[in-house]
Amino acid sequence: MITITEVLREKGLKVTPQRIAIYAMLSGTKSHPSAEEIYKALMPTNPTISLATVYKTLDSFKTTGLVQELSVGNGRSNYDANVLPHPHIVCTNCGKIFDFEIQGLSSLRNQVADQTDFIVEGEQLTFYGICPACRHN
Amino acid sequence: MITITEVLREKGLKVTPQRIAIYAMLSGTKSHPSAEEIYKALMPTNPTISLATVYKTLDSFKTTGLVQELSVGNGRSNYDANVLPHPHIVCTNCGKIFDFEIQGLSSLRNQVADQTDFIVEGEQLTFYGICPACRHN
DNA sequence: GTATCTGCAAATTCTTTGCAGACAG
DNA sequence: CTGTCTGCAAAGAATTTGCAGATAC
Repeated sequence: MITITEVLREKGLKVTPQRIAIYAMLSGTKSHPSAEEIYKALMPTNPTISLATVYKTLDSFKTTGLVQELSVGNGRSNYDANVLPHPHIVCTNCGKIFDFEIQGLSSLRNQVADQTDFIVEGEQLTFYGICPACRHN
Repeated sequence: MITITEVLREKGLKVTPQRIAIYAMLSGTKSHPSAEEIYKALMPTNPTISLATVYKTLDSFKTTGLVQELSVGNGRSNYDANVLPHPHIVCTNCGKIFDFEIQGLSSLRNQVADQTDFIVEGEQLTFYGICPACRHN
């Protein structure tokens, strides 16, 4: 079993209680929290943590590939510890963000490279709609 | 030939010089400008226009479906007068945003609806990479 | 004439920065 | 011990808001 300490050390990051808490929180949720939400979630257990540290930590995690940052159009960034390429779907009613899987993502990338003559490095595929829970209310 | 005045009137918006200027600018460019860029572009010809008006106008255009707002992760919103669904590709070097076309977008939507049980209303498909111009420099 | 729109300034929200002290390795 | 990290407060950037006067219709 690989520990968070090992993950951080592997990336050349110093292992601090704040970083462990942030990475543990993010990898234990599917809710794609914002920096503020991470901060508030950690307050009870880490009363001295600061929002600036959350931002700085998320920035090092991004740079080292430990998390990905999402821009789904809600005026803030959301974070995902699942760094494998995968699309998201956002409920336009409740704002929740969900992961899902699609087929043929790599052939889509090839199609894009052909069409645009870009060297394609990544993508953010975001769908919008009404989630099952909101639909049934 | 359909005029901007007609387009605005059709949406129930009052026809003002500011709105005409903003819509004309947006529909005449492929550059996906931000609010600030629109504002600066219009300054020479509309010296009294204000940034707040640009924001408010873009908001009514969004609401009425005259423009779409993009969130490509650069910390601001970019606007596109092409409201037909189409993907974008962003150069991670120069920041420029380009339109392109892909096949099978509607079957992709169906696949998403099946997978997620959402009512799918729209999507933002954003790819990232190095554009031909930056690659050759 | 009336509701809507504009422009200004102030406020708000999200994020970044500078710096001094703390801590990991 | 040294470089990195944290937490604070202040700064910065993007966007929104309130309001009085102007304008479309």
